[in-house]
Parts: sequence; structure tokens; C-alpha cells
Amino acid sequence: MRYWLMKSEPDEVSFDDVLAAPDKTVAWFGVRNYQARNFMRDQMQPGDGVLFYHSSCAVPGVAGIARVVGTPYADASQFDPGSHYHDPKATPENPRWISVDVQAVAQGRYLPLTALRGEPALEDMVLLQKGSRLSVSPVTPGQWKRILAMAGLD
DNA sequence: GCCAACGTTGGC
DNA sequence: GCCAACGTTGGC
Repeated sequence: MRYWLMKSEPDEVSFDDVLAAPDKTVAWFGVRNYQARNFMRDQMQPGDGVLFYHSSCAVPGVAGIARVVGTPYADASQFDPGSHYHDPKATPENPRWISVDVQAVAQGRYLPLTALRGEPALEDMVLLQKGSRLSVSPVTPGQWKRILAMAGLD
């Protein structure tokens, strides 16, 4: 059981969108960074906890709690020439990018990035490191507990 | 829209 | 394998 923070642009997929989806589950696709992909491919397991983070928006921050359901699979958008996420070097025989299904679990208080930065217990979060822009990053159990408490979900 | 920081590409 | 140029991310 591990914990992750996953960034989504709410204009694309917001936490409310996930809550409104069938089974409260959406496919997380479009990761095109090797380090993020490797986390998903090598370490993610069904049941892992996910902090659903809104990025590139007016108030970036943690919008809700989710979980990984099922195991990773090939991201279909890499094979679609019409997709923004198309990768000409990927083939179904040799996929390069993967998706995972994510299910909304709980929505607490919205936690703006500024609130996370103001929390000494979170200063080592990958998200908060200078220059960090990984769309999928690990969260420690201590950080997870702290953030759930801040959101009123403990 | 700016820009710092990082990742990727491609010539050599 | 180096590294300059370019593209992208993402907060502000």
C-alpha cells in the first residue's frame, strides 16, 4: 500500500468530474513523462491512496482523495493519430505509456498549495520541492495522514 | 503572459 | 556521450 499525488488540470478532469463518473472512476491517461510512468508501472498497486491535485488553475491544490483500482494498462491515446497524446513511436506490441483507473473516495476541505507550503510537516513533499513538476509523485504515510487531517478526513 | 526549471532532441 | 537548443510545465 503506497500513496501518491496525481496532478490533473480541472479544465480537463476535475475531482467533481470523477465523483460524477460511473463508479466514481475515471481512466488516468496522458502521462508522458518517464519518471511518472515508471512510478505507475513499477510501483502502483490496486488500493493505493491518491491525492487528487488540481494544477494549472486559479487555486491549485488537493481537491480530494481517490484510490487506484485495477492494474496499469496501455494508454490508448498513444496509438491515436488524432489525439493530442499520440506517440508515433508507440505500437500496441510495444506500448510506451500507461493508464490506470482512479476512483474517488472522499472529498474534504480543499487544500490550496499555499496551505501545503505553510505546513512544516509537509516540507519534504515531492510536490513542494523547487522545480518539481512530476504529474505523479510519491507521498509518505506521514504526509498522507497529515493531509487527510488538514482536509478533515481523519 | 512571464519565466524558472526541467526534460527531450539531435548534431557532432 | 556531450551539450546547446528547444519545448513543456505550472505557479504567479
